[in-house]
Parts: sequence; structure tokens; C-alpha cells
Amino acid sequence: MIKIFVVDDHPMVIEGLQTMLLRLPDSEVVGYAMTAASCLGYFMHHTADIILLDINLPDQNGIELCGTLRKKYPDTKIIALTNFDQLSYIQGMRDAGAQGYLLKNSSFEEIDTAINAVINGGSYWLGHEDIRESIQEHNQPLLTRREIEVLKLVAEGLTNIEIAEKLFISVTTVDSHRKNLISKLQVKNTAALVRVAIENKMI
Amino acid sequence: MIKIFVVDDHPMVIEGLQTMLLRLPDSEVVGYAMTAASCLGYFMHHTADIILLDINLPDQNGIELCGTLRKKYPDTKIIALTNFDQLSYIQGMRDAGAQGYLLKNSSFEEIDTAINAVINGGSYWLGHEDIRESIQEHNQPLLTRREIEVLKLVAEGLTNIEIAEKLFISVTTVDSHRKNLISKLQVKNTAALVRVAIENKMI
DNA sequence: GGATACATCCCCAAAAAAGGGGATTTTTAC
DNA sequence: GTAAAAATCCCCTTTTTTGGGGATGTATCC
Repeated sequence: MIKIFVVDDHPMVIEGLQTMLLRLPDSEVVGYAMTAASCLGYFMHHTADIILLDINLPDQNGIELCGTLRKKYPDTKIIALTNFDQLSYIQGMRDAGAQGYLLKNSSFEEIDTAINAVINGGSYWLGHEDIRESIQEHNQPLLTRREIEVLKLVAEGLTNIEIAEKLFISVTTVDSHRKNLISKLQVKNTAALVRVAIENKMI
Repeated sequence: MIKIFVVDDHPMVIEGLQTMLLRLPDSEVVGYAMTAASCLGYFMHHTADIILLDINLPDQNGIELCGTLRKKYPDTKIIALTNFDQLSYIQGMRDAGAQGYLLKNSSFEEIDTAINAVINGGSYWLGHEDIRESIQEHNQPLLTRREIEVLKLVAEGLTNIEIAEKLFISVTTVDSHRKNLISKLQVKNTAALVRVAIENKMI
């Protein structure tokens, strides 16, 4: 019996997955969590074979949670669950140790395929060929933690000076980060930076 | 018995809603569609009391479909179903004749409340107070044609000088537009301007 | 006809960002 | 333990934005 745990903050998705997974002969949903905290709470006393993990959680980033879970419970496989357009996070999930990635609009068959692939030691990265390609080729100019932090504050309208005060670092450092961001995302100013960042769901 | 029809291209959401709605004593899901076309096909020969309608459909915009359905079948109420961040579409849905609006991460209770409100001739616009306010009061800080034109170019990363050249107007004029944009959207610089503009789907 | 909104233009000064360097210390990864 | 990556800091100059004014012609709406 494959024990599956679902982490998602959408009641509909939890219900939907539970119903769909009932049709799989050798699997059962042993529980679910709507926050990262309650997920970690569950695994302190229970276990599971596969976690279906949403990236957007209210209290913590799904990627971080994935990293934490994989470190603590290396035997539990993780399949990321996201919406269609969040390309940029996929690589993060892969780097965080996930074995698979499913789109939220996946069919029952796809979910079945993914679970079977992962439980047998394999991996499952997307159904859509084109997306898979665009991840492997494109390989995303991945931003660092600090850069993303600065980027978010920039998009909120803070100036370098304000950001420096907020993060307790020098203005020149913030300026460096901003320059690196502009360079990495190949834009020419802050306005375009914010647009590209939002379009690629980096913030 | 309240007859409910679900339109969404996510199998999980369909399953989830079906399961959740089973708990409502006086209602039943009479069918579902994953495309606008199949939805219209259904209503050629069947009927329903309420349609739970996703905005993102593969073949047509949910807002357009809402307008079409309301015109053809005025007795069928429509509750829009969307993700959290698509604020700008809500007004479109309201104008298209929808009676309610639900977030996809709504709880069972919220869905129940919304359906009851609508079936009794009322309406249900969001659970989140702050969002409801921002729609009713705010009611669009409407930008002029020219301002939107400038805004788009700003978001592309063009400087005032470049925009002026592109539109064959003076730099000071572009500057005025930019100032008005910042003032109208109540932000303090271009970075925040671009973010807010994208969030509200103005560009 | 008069009010109103829109688009256009101008001045000035201060603040911030952009563009070009380079350098050091911490973390992280193997 | 070492190499690479990330985060930190500094210099300089030029360009651009921001913030405060104000003004004029032209549609548009009632």
C-alpha cells in the first residue's frame, strides 16, 4: 500500500486528490496538511511514501519545505504540485530534492503515472514536452536568496537607501544586488526588472 | 434540489467540488465541463440552477462565456471561480452578469454560503473583506488611453526620453504622464508603479 | 456656453538609479 | 580543506527620476 500525504492550502485540491487517488488500487491518502507547519507536525509522528507538495503555502515556501523534508526523511519521495505558469520554481524544486513535478490541471492518468514512476525509484517531470524542454534548455538564470529578497523590496517601491536600512546592510551592497539583478535578467532598468520578475513569478 | 454545473479545466478542482458538494443536503452536481465549448453543448439540452465557472479556460475566456450564458439562460446563476490574484477580472465577471465570486482556495463553508446566497436571489462577492472593499470603493482608478500607452512603455524599460521619441511628444509631457500615473495609483516610484499595474492587469 | 477632463508643454532642484570599475569576507558545496 | 558562489563593501560619473510648482489648447459632456 502506497501511503500518500497531500500538502496544499486549497480544500478543493485536497478533496479532488483524495477522490482521484481512491481509484488507485494500491494507494491511500494517509493525511493532508494545509500549511508547512502542520505538515512538519504530521511527520514528527507519522510517515508516508509520497508527498504531493504544493509550492504556494501560506506560511512557508514549498521549495524550502521540500528541502527540509528531504533532509529529515530521505525515504519519503516528493512530487511537486504547481500551477501551469510557475516555470521558475520547478528548478528550485528539483534542486531541493523533489522526484517529480505535476501540474495542477493534470489528469488522473498523469497523476497515476507520476506516482508509479516515483515509487519505483524513477522521476516524473511534467507531462508537457515543451515545458520540460524549456526547463532543461533554458535553465533559468537562477537568483540567489538575497537577490530575491532585494528584488521583492524593490518591487514594493523601496529605494536602495530604504532597503539598506531594512536589511541592515550598506547602500552600496543593495546597489550591487540591484545591478546583478538587472544584469542577470537582462533588462536595462528597474521598471523592466519588476515586470520580468513578476512575469516569471520570481516574486 | 439545487442543480449545480461545474466548468473548470482542472480535474482536481472538479473532483474536489463534487466531493465537497455531496455534503450539501439539497444540491447535486449535475455535470461538468472542462471547456467553454462543452459547457455550451451541455446547456443546449440540459439545464442547471448554478454554474461554478472558472475564468481560465483553454478555449475561451470565462468572462465572455459568462456573458453568453447569462444572455441565453438568464435563469441560471453564475458564480465565478478564480485564483487569488486575479482581482481585475472580478469586475469583468460582475459586468458580465455573474452573481458571485469565489476564490479557489475557499473552504467548504464559504462555498456553501455563496451557493445559498445566490440561490436565494442574493449575491456573494468574495470572502476577504479587504478585497471586497478594494473592488467596491476603489472601483478602478481609471487611467486614460495615453497614460496606459506610456505605462506600457515604462514597464518595457524605456526612459522618458525614449518614450518621448517613440510617441513624438516632449519629454516633459511623458514626465507629466508618469507623475500622474504615480499619483493615481498611489505609489512612490516606477518600480511599484509597474508592480501595481501588472497586479491589476492594467498592462 | 461652461465646466471638466485630457494631453500637451515648461521651469527648477534634489534624490535616486545606472554604468563602470574593483575588492573583501562568508557560505556553501564537493 | 579547498574552490566556487554568494554577500558584502567602496570608488567614480552620468543619466534619469522624483517632487514641487504652473500653463495652454482641445475635446467632450451636459
